[in-house]
Amino acid sequence: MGKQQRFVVIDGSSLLFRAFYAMPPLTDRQGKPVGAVVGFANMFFKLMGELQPELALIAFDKSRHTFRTEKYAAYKGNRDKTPEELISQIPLLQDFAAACGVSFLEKDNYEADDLIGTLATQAATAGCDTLVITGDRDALQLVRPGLRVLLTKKGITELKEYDEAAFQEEYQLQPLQLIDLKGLMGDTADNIPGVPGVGPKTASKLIIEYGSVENVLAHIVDIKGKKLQEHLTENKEQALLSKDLATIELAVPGVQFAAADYAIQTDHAAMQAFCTAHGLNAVWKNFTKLYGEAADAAVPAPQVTEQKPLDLTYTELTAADAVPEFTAGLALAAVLTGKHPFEKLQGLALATAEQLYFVSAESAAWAQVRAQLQAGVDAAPDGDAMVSVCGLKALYHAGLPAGKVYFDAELAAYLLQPERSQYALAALVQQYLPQVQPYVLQEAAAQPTLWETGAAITTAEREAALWQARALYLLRPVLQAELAAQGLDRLYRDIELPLVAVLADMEQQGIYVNRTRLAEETQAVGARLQQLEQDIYTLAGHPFNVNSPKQLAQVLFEEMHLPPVKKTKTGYSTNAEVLETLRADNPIVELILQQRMWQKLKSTYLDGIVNLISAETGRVYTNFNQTVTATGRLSSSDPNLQNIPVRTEEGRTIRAMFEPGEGYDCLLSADYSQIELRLLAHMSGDESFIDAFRQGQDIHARTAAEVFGVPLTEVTPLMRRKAKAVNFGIVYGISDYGLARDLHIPRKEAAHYIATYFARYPGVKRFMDEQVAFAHAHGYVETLYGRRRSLPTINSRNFNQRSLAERMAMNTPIQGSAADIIKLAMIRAWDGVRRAGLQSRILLQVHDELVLEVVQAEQAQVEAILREAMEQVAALSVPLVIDVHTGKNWAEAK
DNA sequence: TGAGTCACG
DNA sequence: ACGTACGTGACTCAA
Repeated sequence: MGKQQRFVVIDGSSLLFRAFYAMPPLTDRQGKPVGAVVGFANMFFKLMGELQPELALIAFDKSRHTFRTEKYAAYKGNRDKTPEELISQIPLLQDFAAACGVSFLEKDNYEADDLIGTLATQAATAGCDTLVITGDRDALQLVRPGLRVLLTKKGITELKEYDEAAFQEEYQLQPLQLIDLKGLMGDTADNIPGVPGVGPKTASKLIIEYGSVENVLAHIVDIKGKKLQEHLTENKEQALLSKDLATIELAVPGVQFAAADYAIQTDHAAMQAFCTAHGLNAVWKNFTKLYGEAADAAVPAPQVTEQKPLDLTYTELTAADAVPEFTAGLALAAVLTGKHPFEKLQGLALATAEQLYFVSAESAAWAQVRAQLQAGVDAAPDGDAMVSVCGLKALYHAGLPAGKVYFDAELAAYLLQPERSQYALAALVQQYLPQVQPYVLQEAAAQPTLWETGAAITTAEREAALWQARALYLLRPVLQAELAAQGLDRLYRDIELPLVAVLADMEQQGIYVNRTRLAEETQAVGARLQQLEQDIYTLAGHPFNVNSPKQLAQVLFEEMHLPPVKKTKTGYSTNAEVLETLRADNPIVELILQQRMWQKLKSTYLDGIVNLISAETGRVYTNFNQTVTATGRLSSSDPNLQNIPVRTEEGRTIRAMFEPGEGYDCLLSADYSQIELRLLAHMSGDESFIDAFRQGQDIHARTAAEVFGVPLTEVTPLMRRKAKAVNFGIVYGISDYGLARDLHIPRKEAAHYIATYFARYPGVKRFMDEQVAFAHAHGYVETLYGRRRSLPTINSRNFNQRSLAERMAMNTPIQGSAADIIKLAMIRAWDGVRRAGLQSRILLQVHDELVLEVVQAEQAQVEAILREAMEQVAALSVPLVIDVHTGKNWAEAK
């Protein structure tokens, strides 16, 4: 006898339906809905990968009319009409099944369930390891030796497996008794009536006791409860009919299992054609991941348009007098070396409309090229004379003169699609210039070559730069037109582009860290951690890895039997919130909280930063990423200097290690007071809110007074704390659930606060509703300065996805406008400092705060410049206010 | 590589 | 009935 074969039987109707509702309403290039098929495909590949079956089948409902509707016309009669966007995807699913080489089976008068029942039971009998995949609980009646049912839980990715034991455990019944259960309790989803007054509980009790509907009906007199007896007596027929309707047919005529009919035979060409036709790159990727690339090399790669390679014929510029006059537009691509922020230019590829050049940074021609750039940088940014680059900040680091002429493809693409994960030129070209063949590294070119100039630029680097310059030249007008079309050109010109020079400067300044203190602290914290861990082991009774949430959960919840508070996807949660609630239960909890805190400080801020301090200067040089966040904020990395501790005393010792460097006297911090709430007041136009800020009131106290209906003078600290949480919640796109969780109050109470809040600030309520409505209508929201964030899931039928998009619609205009404003203020402040010829300089931005390194004599002047730049940057209906503090270190400057 | 955790605004 | 606060980055563990 051969190896046992595995047979996977999929209820296509059920899973396509679920995928439809779980997925956003994706469409292909022709606008046809494809979301359900994409969701189905993802789930299908996952299943195939995990189960590795030899045989498979997708069964489908053919029509509403079946032998069951003959028996009972109302069967499934309460179902809504299937949406057209779902029906239209059924033929696509058939194409998909064909390409996967999986049989697609449907039959007049029968439901998918019956086809599945017939074939799956035959296959199990024939010795196949048979697995039925469906979202329909009715199928559990099929469970038997050799036949398991995998039921989709929430969504479509999670499955629960039922064999006989699992079924027995959940139902205390044999699988086939499910139909008896349905006979009594009915099924609202399928419109099976059952017996009135009998729900799941009663039905279950009766079937456990009597075994079947027939036997229940035979013993009505023995059953307790007069009402129940009546119901059963009056509905005998209906109970038997219901049982019959719930019974899956196991002998559909003309359907016969034969293993050979269901062997999986993938068709790479068909799958490629299918994915190409509907633009399903991800589906194709998953397919090839599972089944490999096409065995048959003759199958052409899927291509929307015919791609042409770029002509990379170029001229090497060596002599200064060989450099032509660049008068029209230009595209640059650099070969860079060196570590951030000290990049060095090795060579530059230049593309004009007709010509392609390459110049090595060490050739005599370079100075001439640079001189031309220098002369041109302050030219107004008018389309055709722009110098196009991709990643301007790095070029500034490498010494390119700063100015307005540049067109940075990365920045442009970020404004167009702020949620992209990366902005490499190759990826942008692929999207915006599909007719351009991607750069393919020539094998021969991969060898490094030493050029007579002495600069080691490999042929591959040179070729890549040439390709980039040429591609960039072609890309610029496309992006620029799109920027203009979306009204993003001003944001680009007035904010993002001029900010690049500011960020480059800040990155080059770095910030000084006191290494001596850092070393001492590392030592002390290390010792403290060791002691804590020893104490934890003692209380636990054995050593374990405290840093492993899994091992920690084992110790706390299994060995020490503390009550588990919350679950995560993989087990019990051990986060700080959980530990807080367990604090009083066992002294180990307190130690673990301590250990967590010190471990975080040590690994992230002590060990983490020491590695990044420059040996020469004692400073760290962060990256301020301009194209990362979806809202328009900056982010900081390697190291992240936007999340240096401040909220706890222990944490502030870390902050205190950031000091003014040599030649400077103090650090100065200027932070906006309540900028997001002020923007909310301005953008919503709410009178009370605006009034509060105009009068210089404490906004949280004012809110407390409004919400709790007391005079401002009678607001208690608790009331203020609650009001503050509500204000935060509003900015985040409030929900009663979230507020309740944050404040540890009942949801009802949270809902009440929110309702009162909106009643007192009706303008805020109107504003939030408008943002959500706008997003639903347009698919995006925008900030004060026109920055956009698209919200593709705003109309999703998936509650979670839609709700998240709605909260983003409320939050992004506020968070993003604040980001716009501080960016403008940075440009203004940087200019101000420079024009005044000061030594003091901007070092950091932390979303609503600027940190500067200041010399004593300049302090007053610096403060004046900052006040002007930050407070006068925008004329709003409420004042913008900053707080300024200085100190010998960053912790003191608060 | 993903999940869990935790630092910041 | 659904099940969450918005935006980031870094570290650790366990596959």
